[in-house]
Amino acid sequence: MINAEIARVFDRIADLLEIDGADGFRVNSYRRAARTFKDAVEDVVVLAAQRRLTELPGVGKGTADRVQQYLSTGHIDLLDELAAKFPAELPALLEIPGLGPKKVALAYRELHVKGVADLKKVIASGALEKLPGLGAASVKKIAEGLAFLESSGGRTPLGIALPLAESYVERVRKLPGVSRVEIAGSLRRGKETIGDIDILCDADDGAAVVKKFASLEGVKRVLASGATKGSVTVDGGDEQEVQIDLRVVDSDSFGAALQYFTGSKEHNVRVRERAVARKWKLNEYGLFEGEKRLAGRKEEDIYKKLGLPCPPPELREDHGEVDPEFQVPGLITVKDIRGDLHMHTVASDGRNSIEEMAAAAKKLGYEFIAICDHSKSSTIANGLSIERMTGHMAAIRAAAKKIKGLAVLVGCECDILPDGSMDYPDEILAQCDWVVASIHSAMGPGGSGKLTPTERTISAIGNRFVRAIGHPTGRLINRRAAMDMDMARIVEEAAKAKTCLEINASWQRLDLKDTHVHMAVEAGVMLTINTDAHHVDQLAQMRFGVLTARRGGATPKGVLNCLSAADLKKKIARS
DNA sequence: GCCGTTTTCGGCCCGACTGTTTTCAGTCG
Repeated sequence: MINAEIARVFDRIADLLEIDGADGFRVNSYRRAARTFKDAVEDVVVLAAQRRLTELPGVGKGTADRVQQYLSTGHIDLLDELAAKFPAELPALLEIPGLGPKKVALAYRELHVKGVADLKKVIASGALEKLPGLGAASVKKIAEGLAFLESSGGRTPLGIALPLAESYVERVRKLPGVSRVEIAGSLRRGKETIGDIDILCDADDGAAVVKKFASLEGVKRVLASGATKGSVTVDGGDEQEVQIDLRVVDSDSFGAALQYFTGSKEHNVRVRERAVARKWKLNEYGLFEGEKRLAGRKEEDIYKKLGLPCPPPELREDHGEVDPEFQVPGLITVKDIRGDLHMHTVASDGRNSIEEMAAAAKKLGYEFIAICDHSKSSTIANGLSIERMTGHMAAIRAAAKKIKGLAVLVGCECDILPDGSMDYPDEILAQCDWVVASIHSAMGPGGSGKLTPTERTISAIGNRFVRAIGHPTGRLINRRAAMDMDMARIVEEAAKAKTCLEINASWQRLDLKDTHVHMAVEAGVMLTINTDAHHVDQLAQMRFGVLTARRGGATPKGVLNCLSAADLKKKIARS
């Protein structure tokens, strides 16, 4: 899909307009359009052909025209004009904390700073701090922001951020005067990566709490420390720094603050618009009519007063949830999960035995698991030859007999080969209770006679023994891009064949991702959420997959792992 | 540039913190 590319183009226009000093609202409208394109389920090319672009939120005639121009010529006049005005590397400077469009424009105009390398030079030479409006302290902040950006490697994965946040939540909870602490921000919304960790707490003496927070063990640098807000960076492991913002409010404002700091920004703008339409004011302290506080203690009260359903945090993305008619779905929770259908053992590249994985699963209260080791072509993962697989299947069945209170299914994670065929012959697959089919090699675009990843996946969906497609796009968060795939077609084929699509719960994958989950949910495709655990400890990653499922609107009914062991066996039995 | 329950023009969410300011601009979320 070209959607992501178009989103990047509009974001670039927004960056350049901002540096150019354009009206902020105009800049925002480009950003909003970019986000809409990025999140759009339908292909922008198709929408454009049908002249339906303006049906998208935040897309008017002007934006639609520019998209049409981009699709037919590969250029947008406005972008060409802006690009002629500023160096290509300039927008990258906006990523640096402490450096915004005004200062970037100033540094370019006065010192000809064209990119990061130039910026470092003028910091070192002292030229930057001589500019009007800047000074030694500002430049120090920018230099630190640059160092932070280079060390943090961008956004922090959910699987790193959530445990880190939880450890600081526990420590903030113990500070004197603090009674309530919550995670807010994109982390509360369960996003796959986060920019920083937002923590909200309740206390009367904000300054004292912030001061204590800023001196907690593990804090590397203090970016801000005021009466209601503290901002620090902490050690996030792997020599990465992660930023944590703490906000302190009193209990009368706690719900309003939680709503406000959970976001998303776009969701909040929608909610506030409703407040403004009633001549009310909504901020982090409450919902107000003049001086009178209408709501504030509880998040639900804010929504109720505005005549809105209170959506779960994971759905607060301005995707139609700010609507009196919105039906809040009964989203899946970790408690609904009754088993894990994708895990490895020492037979291939796992670290634990069948029995150890089973014992760990029982501790989690599961009713079933499926042992899915790698197939023969995954040599790097010690994939099992047909002979070894035959023995392994017997071993799983033998272990299953001995293990009480947990159904242990004989499974495999079978490679989908470059020609679209399965790595094991049907007679092997037929002996499995559960087959996950995954692409692990030749992840390029295909072409010149080779099958594309989309074609290979559809071919696997067509195999009568394949029950699920594992980590369908192959992406690794912050490390490897998703394969170029036509997810709409795959979802359609999976729906037809009644094949499950996996939400791989490993925080390095989260694949399907949220928007793809949404597509699958809409199409009625059955999902399966699995950890792909290679170690007993990794079974606990289930919660990341559940968060992703929730973001996509998945309910227990649409997730195979929510069935009882007996119902699951019936469901996957071959007729 | 978008948009419509004070509508086709004139708004567009709103506050905290910091630094360089002598009353406020820039950045951030």
